Amino acid sequence: MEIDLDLLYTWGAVAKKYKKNEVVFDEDEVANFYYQILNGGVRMYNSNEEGKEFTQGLFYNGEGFGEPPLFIDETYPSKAITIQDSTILKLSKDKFLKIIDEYPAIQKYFLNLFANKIHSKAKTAKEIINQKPEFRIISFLNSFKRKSEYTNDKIPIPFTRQEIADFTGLRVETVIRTFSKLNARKKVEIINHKIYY
Amino acid sequence: MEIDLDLLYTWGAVAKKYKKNEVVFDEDEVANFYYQILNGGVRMYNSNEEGKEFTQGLFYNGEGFGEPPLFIDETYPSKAITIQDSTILKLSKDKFLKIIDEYPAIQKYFLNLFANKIHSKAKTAKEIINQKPEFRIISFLNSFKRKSEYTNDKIPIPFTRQEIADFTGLRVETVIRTFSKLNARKKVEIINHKIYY
DNA sequence: CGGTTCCTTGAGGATGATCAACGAGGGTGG
DNA sequence: CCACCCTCGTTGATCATCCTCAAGGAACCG
Repeated sequence: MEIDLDLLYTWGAVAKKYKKNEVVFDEDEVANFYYQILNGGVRMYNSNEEGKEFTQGLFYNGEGFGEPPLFIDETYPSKAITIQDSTILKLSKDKFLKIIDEYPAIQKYFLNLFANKIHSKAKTAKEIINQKPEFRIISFLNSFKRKSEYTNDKIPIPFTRQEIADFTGLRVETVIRTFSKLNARKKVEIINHKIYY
Repeated sequence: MEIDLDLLYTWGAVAKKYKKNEVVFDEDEVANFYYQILNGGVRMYNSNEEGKEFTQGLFYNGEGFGEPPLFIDETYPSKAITIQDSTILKLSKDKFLKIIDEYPAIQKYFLNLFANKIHSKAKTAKEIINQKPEFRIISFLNSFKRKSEYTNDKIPIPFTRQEIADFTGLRVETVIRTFSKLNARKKVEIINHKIYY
C-alpha cells in the first residue's frame, strides 16, 4: 500500500474521476502531481511513429505511479492512460515532496519502491535484449506470475495477445505464433484460446 | 558525489584493489555490500547464451553501484566487472542500511539517485523497443552527450563499436553499417575511424 | 616489426514484421 | 431473435532487416 489516504486528503489531495482510456498525463509533459489510484487501473506506455507500443508499467488499486519525475524535475518519459473507469487521487508536487520530507517512514517506503522498480526494469531490459520472442514472452509471464498469489497450478493469463505484444515489443502475429510453439512444447497450456502458465 | 568517504571509513568500509576485468559481483549473486568507486571504472552488464551482451550501466570515480538489491533483498540482475584497474570501497549491507537510516540527507540523496535511474532506464527501454538500429544508436549517443560537459561542437565518442553494440544490443557489424549511414547523412562525423557527435 | 585489438566489407540466411484475409464470440439495437 | 459490428485470435505469403560467417585491412603498442 502506498501513502495513507487520510494523510493525502489532509494535505489537500483531490480525487478525480476518469473514464476508460482517458489520458492522465502525456509523454514529455512536466510532472506536477503525485497520482495514487483509488480504484481502477492505469497503463504507462510509449508508442512510436509506426504505432508500435511498449508498456512500461501497469498500476492498480492503491498504487501510485509517475513519481520519479517529481524528484528530479524531469518530464514524463511515457504516457499514462486509464484502462478502466478509474478514480485517482492527485496531490501537487510540492505537497508531495513535503510529505516525503516530513515522514521518514514514507521516504523509506519510496526508497524501497524505487529499488524494486530499478530491479525490475533492469530485468526487463535484459530480457528484451535477449531478442528471441520466446524468451521475451516467457519472462513476461514470469514477471506476471511472480506478482500473483503463489500456486502450483498453471494460472490463466489475464492479457490479450495484443497486450502481451505491447509489453514485449513484439507484434501480435509473432506473439500468437510463439504461443503456439510454446503450447506444442508444453511450456504453456492453451484451452479455448485462453492461455495458462 | 555519493556517500562521504570519511563517513564510509568510519563505518568500516574497506578499500579493495581490482585488476582490469575482474568480477566485482556476478549475476544472481546475493547482494551483501555497498560498492563505491575510489578510482577506476565498472561495467554492469548481462550476457546471454550466444555471447550477446547488454550494458546496464557504466560507473566511474566517486560513483556507487549495485545499490538497489541491498534494499529489497534481491540478487543482482547483472554482472559487474572492472574496465580498468580500480580501487573500490566495500561496506557491508547492514552498515550501509544503518547509514541510510541515520542520515536523512543521504537517504534523500539515494531517493533522487534512484529516481534518475528509473527515468533513464525507462528511456532506454523505450528506445530499445523502437527497434531500428539508427534510433537506438542515436539515443545512446544522446544519453552519453547529456552526461558530458555542454558544448556546441561535436564531441568524440569514447567507445569502441563493440562497446556501442553491447550498449544497444546490436551486433558490431550493424553498428558499423549504421554509423556509415549516419555519417553519409551528416548526423555524425567520422574522422579517421573516430566518431564525433 | 609482430601481435593485438578494432574496424570494415560482402554474401547468404534466418526471422520477425507486414499485409491481407478470415473465423469466432459477445454485445447491441431494431 | 436476428443482423450488425465490435474486438480478438489465427493463418499464409512475402518482405525487409539484422545476424552470421568469413576474410581482410588499419591502427596501435611493446
